[in-house]
Amino acid sequence: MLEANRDHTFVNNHIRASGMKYYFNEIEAKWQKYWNENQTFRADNKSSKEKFYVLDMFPYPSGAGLHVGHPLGYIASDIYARYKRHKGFNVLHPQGYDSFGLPAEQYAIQTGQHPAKTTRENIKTYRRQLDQIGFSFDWSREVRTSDPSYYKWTQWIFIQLFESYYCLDADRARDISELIRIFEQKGNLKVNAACDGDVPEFSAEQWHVFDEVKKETILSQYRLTYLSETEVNWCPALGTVLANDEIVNGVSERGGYPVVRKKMKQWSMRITAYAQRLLDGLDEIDWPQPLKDSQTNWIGRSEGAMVRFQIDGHQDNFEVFTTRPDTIFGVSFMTLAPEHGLVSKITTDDQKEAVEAYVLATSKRSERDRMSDVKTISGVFTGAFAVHPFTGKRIPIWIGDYVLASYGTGAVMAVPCGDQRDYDFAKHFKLDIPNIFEDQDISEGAVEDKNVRITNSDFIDGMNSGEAIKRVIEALEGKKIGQGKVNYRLRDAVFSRQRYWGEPFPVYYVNGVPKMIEEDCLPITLPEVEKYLPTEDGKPPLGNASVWAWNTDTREIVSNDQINHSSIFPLELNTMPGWAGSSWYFNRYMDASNAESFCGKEALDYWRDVDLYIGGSEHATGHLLYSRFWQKFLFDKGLVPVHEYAKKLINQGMILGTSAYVYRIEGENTFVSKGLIGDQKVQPLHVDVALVNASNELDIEGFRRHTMNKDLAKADFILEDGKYVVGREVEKMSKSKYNVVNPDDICRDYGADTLRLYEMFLGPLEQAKPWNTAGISGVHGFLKRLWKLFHPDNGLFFVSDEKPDAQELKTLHKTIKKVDEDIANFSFNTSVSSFMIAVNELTAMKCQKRAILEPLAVLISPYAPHIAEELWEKLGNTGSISTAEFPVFEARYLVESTKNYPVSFNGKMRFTKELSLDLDKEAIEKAVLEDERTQQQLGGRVPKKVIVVPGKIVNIVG
RNA sequence: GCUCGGAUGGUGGAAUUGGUAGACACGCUGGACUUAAAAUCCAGUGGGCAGUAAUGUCCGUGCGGGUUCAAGUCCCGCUCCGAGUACCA
Repeated sequence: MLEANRDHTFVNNHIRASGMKYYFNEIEAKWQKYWNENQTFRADNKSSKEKFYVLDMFPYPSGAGLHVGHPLGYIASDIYARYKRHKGFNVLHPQGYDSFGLPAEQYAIQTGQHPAKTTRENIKTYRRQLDQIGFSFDWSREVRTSDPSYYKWTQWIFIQLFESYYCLDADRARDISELIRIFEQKGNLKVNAACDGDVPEFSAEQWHVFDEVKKETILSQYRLTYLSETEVNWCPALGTVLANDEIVNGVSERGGYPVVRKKMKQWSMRITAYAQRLLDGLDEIDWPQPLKDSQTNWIGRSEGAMVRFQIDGHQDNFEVFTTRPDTIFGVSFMTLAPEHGLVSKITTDDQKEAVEAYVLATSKRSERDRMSDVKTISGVFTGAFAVHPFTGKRIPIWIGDYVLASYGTGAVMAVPCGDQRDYDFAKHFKLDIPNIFEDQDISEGAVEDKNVRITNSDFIDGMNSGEAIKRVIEALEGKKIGQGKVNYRLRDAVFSRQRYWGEPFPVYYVNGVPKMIEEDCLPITLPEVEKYLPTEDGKPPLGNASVWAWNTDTREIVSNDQINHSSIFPLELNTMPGWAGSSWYFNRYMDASNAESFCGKEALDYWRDVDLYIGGSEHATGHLLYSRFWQKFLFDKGLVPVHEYAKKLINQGMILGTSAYVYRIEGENTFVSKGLIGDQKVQPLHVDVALVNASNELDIEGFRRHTMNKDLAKADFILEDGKYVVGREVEKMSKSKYNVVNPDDICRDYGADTLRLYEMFLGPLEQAKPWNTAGISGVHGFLKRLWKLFHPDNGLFFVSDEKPDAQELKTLHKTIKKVDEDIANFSFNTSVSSFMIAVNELTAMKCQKRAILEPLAVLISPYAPHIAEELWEKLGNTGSISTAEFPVFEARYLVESTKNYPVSFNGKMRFTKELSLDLDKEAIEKAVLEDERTQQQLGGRVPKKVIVVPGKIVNIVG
């Protein structure tokens, strides 16, 4: 039984004299202390060594602490960092905390405790847990996103974004003052910049007479961060904005309160300006293909054309985006999103009632609802008609909720013969479905295949799709009613949160116009509040702060009651989202304590970028896209030297938990052992995996003691063979599933080196894999055998200075080769195997030679650093093993003179034959054919053919 | 629906460019040591058939085809599982 095992190990390790046994608790504590006191892993910003930057995605310090799934990536990156130090690099391997976030705030709402306090406590726990695993972090560079000395620079970057616009001619961000100068001289008619879709055109003269508010409104349509009216899911009862996935069936997931769509003034980031560069940059970085694919999909580039349609009998026109301008002669109706600005304007009196009812109905449905319900076809005719730009035909304009206001122009030209959605809509409302494809049957559905000739289409008849697209775009441009256009699915990112525990904006409002606080006044620190909930009138939590106004004379935060709107103004009440602080932290590590800038130029020029970044794939379209965006912006401003910050990225797979289930008979307070369930109706319940042993037997007494539910504590148990057997299921490791394994327990019972090795041994880094504590004895036993190799004689340390023989050298060097290759391929699981093989072989050889064992210790040191340090010291070295030179592989020790050839007959291996590698094909064939076993296999048959691959295999056919 | 992964013993997983399938471990079985246990060590362990045995032989990498002297690996067609994404015009 596992429990008994554990206790024994524990006792043995504490009563035996040190030096005899592998006494891991003591060794690990000793070296962790040593590393800390000697600042062993402190990286220097000035070094003659080549730099290497190994980064982990920093954790959010949750109250639950770490489970064994969390450190997986950290262990891998730590092995890599330590390996690089052995290889002579100056390694930057920092760690910090993404410490703003919702859970701390929720906790504060429930308990009244300040999030700063709980966050500090959680960080302390994290730090203790991380320290005991023996990571080689340079803690002098620690960052915390919730620390004012850090978020000062998050605020500063926000200001830089505000003061910038994106110039499409230069294809980079520029200072907003340059744009103002252009406006003053020429207006905006010639300006080619990323901006909102509805910017009015104006001349220099007009610009000069605009008032301040008007000017700022226009500028905000160009700024890289800007205030805009954004539709949000507002929950009045919770007083907060909900994300799409927090809404279930139109009501809030939490509490089930109604949710309405509401427009709110929010900060947005103009990430769309960088869409193409974010796409192009993917070619330059070594990131996993699936991750690149999901960013590519998320950005969603599509090529097509904008086409303007005139409305019959109106001055107005509207634009549609289409990827198939070649099908323009197949248009038989238009569809606008119900939210489209023209809808109310063009609807005829006859249709008014129906249209308004439909618009209202769709506004009540959440976006999630609309998206999930794809099958129901709905829409209403507006009564208005558009004019076909080439045929002049009248085309009915409909509205339908299958058209989304947020994509393209919120309007489509419907080509039912070429698009299945248009086809379905046309069928449902009995609209025309003209066929413009040569020899294609459209009675069953649309033809979306592009390899079809166009017909019934005037000047593009008989052309293929590609040719026709070109000609149509030319024609549109000739008539000035459209042009080729690249469209992106990517939306600007909302940057406001109605929360307390986030970065405050360095913004105050003058007559509703946002103003930036001067940079030398930063940071604007979070105010104290009584309550962390929204205010009663629906303002964000910062609305509860009484000292939250900006005095522009004294340049300090003052009490709200002093607001006079002439020199003292209200401050922004929103805070920044979680991804603000994580979008640039990798730069801060380079120069973490710089008080003068977000990161010093010298440090940036030395470290430049991350050489290896390890973290989860769940950040593919969040953090990893936003941070690339900010990096490109900082690059444009000349603030960082590279426009992609991470050269290589690895996604570690999830470690899954093995949940345990007990089965309660329905309607009774009785649990039945798994094997006895039979046909009975049972309700499976999670039990804590700590109460189950390796043979799946439940500790019933423990269960009674630990359960929160009094009824369950009194439950009866139906046993099989005197035991209660639980069911097992592999699931995500989480507290709610009671399948969490705590690394603290593993470190206490087996040691950090065992934990590190075992996490790597579980399987390929990038793959999801189930945790099973029972298997840990394998790697633990390995470390004991390694220890024993150095302590052969009744536990006493001993190495000899004898010359190693060929066998021993061969074992050592094949291990060096394997480990070098494995680390290069991030195949850490297989190096652990090769260590085991090496120790097994050297033990069998009774090898006690320093010339073998000393390099072996260095080899293992990245994986199991504590035991390696201890052995290194016992070998008589002073100082840490961490910068010892990594053993160099020498091929000459692996040169073989013979090969044990597998001999196959018709592809089936029958026997092996040892032959000299000097033999050529003919000689090998001769030797094999002469072997009596060959004759036996052939049984008198004559081989048709003999395949000989020298050094590999012999295959006899016939 | 689309995109991307994956499927190998009882279990986790090995297997460079096609070349001895199951390395290394866990578990299990048997043995040594021990009063006993733990720890440690030794041996065996994909399945079937034949044989007292050494051994021989057939089948085996999700399923069905194919290429090849040789396929876990390459090609074509499926099944199942996982992840992401979702009316994108």
